[in-house]
Amino acid sequence: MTYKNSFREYLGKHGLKATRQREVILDAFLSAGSHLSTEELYRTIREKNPGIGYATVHRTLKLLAESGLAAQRHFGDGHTRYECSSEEQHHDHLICTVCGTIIEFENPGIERLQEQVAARHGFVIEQHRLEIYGRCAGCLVKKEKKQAI
Amino acid sequence: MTYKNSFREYLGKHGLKATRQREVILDAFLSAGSHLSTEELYRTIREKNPGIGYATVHRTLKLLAESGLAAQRHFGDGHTRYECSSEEQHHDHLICTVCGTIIEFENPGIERLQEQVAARHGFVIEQHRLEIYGRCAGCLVKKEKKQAI
DNA sequence: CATCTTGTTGAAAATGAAAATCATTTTTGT
DNA sequence: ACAAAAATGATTTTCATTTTCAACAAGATG
Repeated sequence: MTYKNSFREYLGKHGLKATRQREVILDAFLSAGSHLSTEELYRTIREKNPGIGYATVHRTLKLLAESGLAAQRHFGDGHTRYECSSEEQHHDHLICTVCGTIIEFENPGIERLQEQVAARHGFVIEQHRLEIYGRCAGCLVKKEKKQAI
Repeated sequence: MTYKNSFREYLGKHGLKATRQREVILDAFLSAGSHLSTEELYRTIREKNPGIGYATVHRTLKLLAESGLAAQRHFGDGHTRYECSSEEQHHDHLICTVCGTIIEFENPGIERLQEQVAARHGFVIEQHRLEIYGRCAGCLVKKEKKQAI
């Protein structure tokens, strides 16, 4: 319930209104898996709420991102994706190029080295993005089996 | 001249033809600064070659990427960018969110830690992308001046 | 060199995701 | 409940990218 309340709080502070649609979209966003696109969430919501329009899903996801509840991610497929970002700290992604699985990870060592690199160039970091693309354990096994045949 | 030849070689091997336009576009790509978008390269080329169309620039850049001479990059601005990738090894980017300056860097330490992270999750890395966004030295100075006034 | 085949070109149209528009509806404070 | 302000959802617009297609050029062949 904390999520709903913090969204309501954000809405209130910004003179925005708590509507049924926003609640439905927030619920769907929270219960669906992470890293989903507007299109995917829209389709999920449509199943139970045929009245909610694409534009509203799009706007609400942007709102969630602005409020800090969601984080936008851009992977390579041309779709903006959103993940729950609430209290968690920054994390990066391992992405399987075969099955599309996305794994989150954190690595303070990498972050520290990034700071060093930035400092060396006189940069002050605002944010960063690290994506590692490769084959996940499962897909590596499948590949071996395929070759064995 | 090596670049031109290796592009010609690629074209030949794939049953494609070496045309005047492709030569012009390759030349422009090589002599222009790195990290340019199709639009930017198109405009540069137009100055001396008004006859070359946007679609041709776009197709040729894709060809260059396929041939390995260019590498596609996606930063946050919604434009696909291309950089010369020839013999250089992998590198990452520092991007100034104020002036748009892009600085390349390499950091073996970060790469090593990435390998560790991947191994921990059973991944085999194919490629990765690290972008650090922040304010460059120049823009930090400007900001200070602004505040001083 | 002429001819033929095949790939290429450039203008224009199509595509697709994201964002904007606008008449109507809903929420909220009084 | 009422008025003011914001939200909704269907549709349109935007913008980068990609495709289409008729005319053209490159390279092979006779």
